[in-house]
Amino acid sequence: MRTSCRFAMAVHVLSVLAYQEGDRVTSAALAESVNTNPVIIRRLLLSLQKAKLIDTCRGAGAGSRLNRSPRRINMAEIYRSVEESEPFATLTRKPDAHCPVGRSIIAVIDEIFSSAEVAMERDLAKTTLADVLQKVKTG
Amino acid sequence: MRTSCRFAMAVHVLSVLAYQEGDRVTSAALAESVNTNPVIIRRLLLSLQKAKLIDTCRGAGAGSRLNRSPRRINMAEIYRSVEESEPFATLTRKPDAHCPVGRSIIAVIDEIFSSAEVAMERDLAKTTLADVLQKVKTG
DNA sequence: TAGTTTGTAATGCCAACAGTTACATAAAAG
DNA sequence: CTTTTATGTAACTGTTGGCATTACAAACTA
Repeated sequence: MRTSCRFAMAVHVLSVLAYQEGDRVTSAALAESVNTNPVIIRRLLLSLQKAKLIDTCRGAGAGSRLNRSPRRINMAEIYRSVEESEPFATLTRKPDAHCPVGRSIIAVIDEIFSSAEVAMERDLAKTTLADVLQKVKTG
Repeated sequence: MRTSCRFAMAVHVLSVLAYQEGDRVTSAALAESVNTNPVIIRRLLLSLQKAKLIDTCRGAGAGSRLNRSPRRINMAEIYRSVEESEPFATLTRKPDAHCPVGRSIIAVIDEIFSSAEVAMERDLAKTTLADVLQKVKTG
């Protein structure tokens, strides 16, 4: 299983915004910290805007800033904002319906996957952006 | 985040083997149920062999069968046998070391990822192959 | 020896995604 | 109102990963 690196990038970006405590940061500055292209950052920021995690302005002296306290932003929420595809890939091709197993395995597998995903998100929800920021500062 | 479909395929394949209760099944037969190529199946079987989940023989009348009771095989073990890459992708490029956040964010992110992965595997461990087989038979 | 099945290499193909360039749009500053 | 700064977005490239396929040697049975 393999995520895109959007989640890791989002945590990084939001940490920088939290670090700046309300000052607006440009996509260029964020891109420098993440070491990538500003366009990659802007595409990510669009997802974070939709989730109302940040607030972005255009024009001179503009950029992005957090929309709420780092205490009230957790990893699960970030994960859901930026990760579009399901974590577990199901079978690409349809199992053989003539096989008694093939006929009903998909539903069973889906159930397993959903449960695991919920468990994972529940764990992610335990960590807030404030926790992350603190570790970044002390570590 | 996105897994390969090897995990789903492995659950499918092992379910068929459990269904056959010790009779050897060829990669061709398994491939038919999964609706894929026998070579794909054989590569998957190699991973399951390494994990000692199955026992495979070559030659006429040969094939694969389970190496232990479906009760003693759980989803976490299957997951670990066939899924080689980490579920969460970290940043492809190195963050800027001049940025106070960039300098230490990787370690913090890794910690978050490890914890989430453990939580996910703990959930997967709750379901055995016997559970899956029962659902397949009744559903 | 003939027949069956796995192990494995070589190759093709396709989708996903990071990255890049380019430019229109919007907002602030002078 | 013009200049400057910054975002939004489209278009394209390049790379990577992974499924699929063909082909054949190796192992095993009868």
